[in-house]
Amino acid sequence: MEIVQIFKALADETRIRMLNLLNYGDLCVCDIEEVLGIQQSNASRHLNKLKLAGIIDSEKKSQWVYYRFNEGVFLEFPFLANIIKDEVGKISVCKDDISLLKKRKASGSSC
Amino acid sequence: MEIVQIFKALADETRIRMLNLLNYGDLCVCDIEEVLGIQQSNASRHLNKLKLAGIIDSEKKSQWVYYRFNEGVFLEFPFLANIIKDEVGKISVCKDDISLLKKRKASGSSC
DNA sequence: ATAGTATATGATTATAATTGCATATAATCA
DNA sequence: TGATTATATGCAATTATAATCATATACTAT
Repeated sequence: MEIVQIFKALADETRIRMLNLLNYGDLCVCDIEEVLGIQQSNASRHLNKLKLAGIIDSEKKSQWVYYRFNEGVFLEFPFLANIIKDEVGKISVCKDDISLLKKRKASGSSC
Repeated sequence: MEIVQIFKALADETRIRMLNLLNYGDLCVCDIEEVLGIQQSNASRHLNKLKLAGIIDSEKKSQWVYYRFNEGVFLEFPFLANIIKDEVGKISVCKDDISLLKKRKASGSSC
């Protein structure tokens, strides 16, 4: 059941926060790891889990790997767009994460 | 994060099949366990997990316990109604489960 | 070539979820 | 009361998931 893999991917606070950040735009691993305050290897593994579930995609550009939503999965499972674009942003940690990300982007310390 | 508890509850094939069955109507544990072909203790525990996540509710009527959706959670998280009422029914095992349940209900062997 | 940065992955440990079996509780019925 | 049925739960074994630390790979820049 493909849908179960999607729910497994969503069933983790760190990964929900990652999806929330990606609403802001494509991000590389180091931006995500810094904003969430987690270890690099952890960030990489969580992102991989989201990718295996088909929710996100990645593209390598020089030394960075940029992650973004896989728009195809939103066509197949429209409820996902609803969750990620609408629900997740209501969570208070997620709002804080976006503020942090904006600060980081503004300060030029982002990739 | 309440929403993570909901996704954890959804992140299991047996529980998805249970939610699918409940679209048919309120059900007691033994109907569910028979249709899904799982052990009684397993059925009870999975149902409890769905209940703890706030997705379903239960009511005891004489020796049976009937499970049903908690409509309140659909108001709080509308995407859940979408998943349970629309998505889950498309899965082939779930279709088969409904057929089995109908047969069982028709044959009078149900509670 | 060398050093530095970004990312991924192997190995290990820690933690959590699931299952099976036995038993407990509660209601019913003879 | 005693037997039966429906459900829940304690405990042990198993399996799955997550975290940590060290290291490997790939790219950049000097």
